Amino acid sequence: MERVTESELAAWRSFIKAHARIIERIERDLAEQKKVPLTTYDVLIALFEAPDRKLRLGELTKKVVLTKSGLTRLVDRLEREGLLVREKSEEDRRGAYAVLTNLGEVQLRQAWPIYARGIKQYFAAPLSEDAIRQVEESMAVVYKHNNE
Amino acid sequence: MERVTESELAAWRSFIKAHARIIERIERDLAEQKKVPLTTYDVLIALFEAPDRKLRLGELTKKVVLTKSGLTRLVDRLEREGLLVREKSEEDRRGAYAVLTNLGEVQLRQAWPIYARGIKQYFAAPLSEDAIRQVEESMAVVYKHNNE
DNA sequence: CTAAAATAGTTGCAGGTTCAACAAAATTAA
DNA sequence: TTAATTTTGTTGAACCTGCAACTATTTTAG
Repeated sequence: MERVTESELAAWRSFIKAHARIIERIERDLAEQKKVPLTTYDVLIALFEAPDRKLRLGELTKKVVLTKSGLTRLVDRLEREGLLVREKSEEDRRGAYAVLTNLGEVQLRQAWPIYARGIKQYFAAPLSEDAIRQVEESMAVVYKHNNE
Repeated sequence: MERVTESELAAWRSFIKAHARIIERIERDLAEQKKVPLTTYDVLIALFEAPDRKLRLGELTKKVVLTKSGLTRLVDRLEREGLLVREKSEEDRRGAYAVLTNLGEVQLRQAWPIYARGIKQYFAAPLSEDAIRQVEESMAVVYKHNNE
């Protein structure tokens, strides 16, 4: 593997900085409007998109940026807040599902406009349609490349 | 401000996922090789690049993804580990500089090859030169757009 | 069938981060 | 000059996360 080029390093640095800024801003907006933070959003949306709005915890771990113990704790909190419930698995008695509740869905819907505005404003707005397509393409390639 | 398009949302999702994966992997590599983690690296490189290899804590906060209290704690740790020292400011007696030590520079140099390999392998490798240039361009635009 | 190995999820513990309140010093305004 | 305001950095408390060890269950090998 060769050395990192100047151009690659420049791309990396802007990538990192842009990411940090955007996340920071979206997170701040969500907090100001008393909406669920991004990690929670990720869990809720994953459940929302899943069949029966439920997912094994193991599946959930793959969809969010958390270790399994981290997920256990997050699910604990969300269950306490009533956004989801744990449901013991029939087939595999070691396991459990997280199931989205109505309240969870409400909070998901309420957070979305804020989140969406952030994506638009902080991420998409300054880019042309073409640039957006290129970013999507490149990031998808990179993601796949790193997906075992 | 209009609605987020499908294309923008797709770009956003790959962007987020790619970022998470890459950071995860680089961080793991650094830990396995007993090198300093990324946040520490960011502080050390900022100092290394600064005149006299020192920076006011306030300046440092701007260069890393940390609040000022977070930075205070990180600087505490790095000082304990001998990677930098605090130096009281003469001009402004409220403030302090963080000054890179030799050990700090050594650790910085030792971490770089691992970090660089990660950037190359997890980020740059699957992208063409052209794609890299486009990513750099887009991310720079986005960053500037969010830089007040 | 049984013993060993793998898998799902939880827990104690420690580390790292933020928020809000604070102290000290510098700046501004009256 | 003095009092109010702002700025710099630190601190206590709470929160969030990961690691490693653990329990319970399922799967695999012999």
